[in-house]
Amino acid sequence: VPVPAPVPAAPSAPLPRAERKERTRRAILDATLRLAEEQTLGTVSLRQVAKEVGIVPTAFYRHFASLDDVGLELVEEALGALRGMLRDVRRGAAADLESLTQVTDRSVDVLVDHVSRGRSHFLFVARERVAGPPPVREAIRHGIELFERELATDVARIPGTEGWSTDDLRTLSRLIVSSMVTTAEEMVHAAGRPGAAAQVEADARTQLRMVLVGALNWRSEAD
Amino acid sequence: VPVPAPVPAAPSAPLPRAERKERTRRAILDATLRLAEEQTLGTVSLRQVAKEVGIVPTAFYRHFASLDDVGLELVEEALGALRGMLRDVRRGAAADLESLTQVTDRSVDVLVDHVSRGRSHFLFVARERVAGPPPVREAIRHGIELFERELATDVARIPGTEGWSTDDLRTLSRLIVSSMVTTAEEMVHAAGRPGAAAQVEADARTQLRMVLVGALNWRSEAD
DNA sequence: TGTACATCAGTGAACGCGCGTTCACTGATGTAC
DNA sequence: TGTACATCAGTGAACGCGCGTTCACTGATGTAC
Repeated sequence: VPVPAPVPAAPSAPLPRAERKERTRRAILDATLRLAEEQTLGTVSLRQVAKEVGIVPTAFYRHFASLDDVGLELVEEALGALRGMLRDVRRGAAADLESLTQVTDRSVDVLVDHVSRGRSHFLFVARERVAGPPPVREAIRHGIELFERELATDVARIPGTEGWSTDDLRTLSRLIVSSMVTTAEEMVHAAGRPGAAAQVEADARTQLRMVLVGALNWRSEAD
Repeated sequence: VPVPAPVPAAPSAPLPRAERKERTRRAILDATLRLAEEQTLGTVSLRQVAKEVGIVPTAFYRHFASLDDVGLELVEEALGALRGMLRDVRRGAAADLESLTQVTDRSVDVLVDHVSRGRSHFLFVARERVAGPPPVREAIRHGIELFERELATDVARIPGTEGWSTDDLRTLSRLIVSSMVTTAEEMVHAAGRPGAAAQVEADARTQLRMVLVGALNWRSEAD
């Protein structure tokens, strides 16, 4: 009596073609991100990526036209993480009665969480923002600008900002974003050294509180 | 009657050897800085630099052991500019009676002046700070940390900060530095477009004032 | 001042290497009948 | 279900190029006597 055909112990399972292709594509994105941790995208070579993925260099072209295109997709992914961060900060922020300390603490918690979970993506954005190929750089600048804009609309809901000009709202959100971008860089830099990471986090909390104290006392000063 | 020997119309004047060497060295630094405006130091090649200077690639080694060494020297120059900036801000700052507006305005004026006059050096620092070869990156981080430290001692002289902890002083100066670094980047980016530059400048003034309003109201909040 | 020698910034040929990209190909997977 | 053909992810050889670095050299400038 013949037994039913055993599941083949294939080294790579017989997945549908589309899925296998998607896996290679994903592997290219991951390998590029990994290599860009120690170098810049500009110094990562197509051949290095192919080697890391385990394909022949020419197979790369089945998935992307150039490494710049890989970079642009990584920017999209990273900006998605940024959007998720903003969403998480907003969540529950409707309760206006919360204290300043609670608002800033929750914001920093969200930042810490996102940065630690998407470490390499944040590192990628921080670096390529100033050093990347022009199209990549431009995409990141645009994404951060959107982020500032959305943050400005959130800030406008803080009690006490009712009479603020649009310019002042934008300026405050730019100040917050520049502080957070610097903090994110330092967190990535401090990754693995718990003491340093804790200090960066504590510093971020204080900075954000200082900025918001400034904001709450702003109009009265300027009037 | 023989005329006195005419000054030779030499294409390159007969300077002493040491001086000619110094000129070539300077030309290498300048060429590297120029090339690093459009790329990263990591993607600038020794041969590109040699071509730009007008020497054969191998002559480079008469002056530097590697492009990294050129980068380290450029960092030294740029950090010197930073120190000069801090000195200029301090100059006359002893007059404690000045208003907040005057202090921040003078600080931003000094920043604008230094960034516009040392544009390529600031761009270099901004970029290589996150993207440069590790030794270059480390040198820049160290320089900025010194800058924060010195700024903290200046901040400690502002009336109203008498009771501040060392940590709070450092945090405030880090906040100011991160805002100024971002501003410097944006100024370099806005160079050539007078409208954009003016807006970055106005934004920087407001940011600094907001931060200082926060600082002046800080202890009373935190106590 | 004149001569003989030392120094050394810049030269030019040569090397081996990793690069991006082309091209014709292979062979497993997918599809039409 | 079985067969014949199409698709297409990955292959492997080959190309020309710019790279960093070596080496022996040249010839003007500098120095000792």
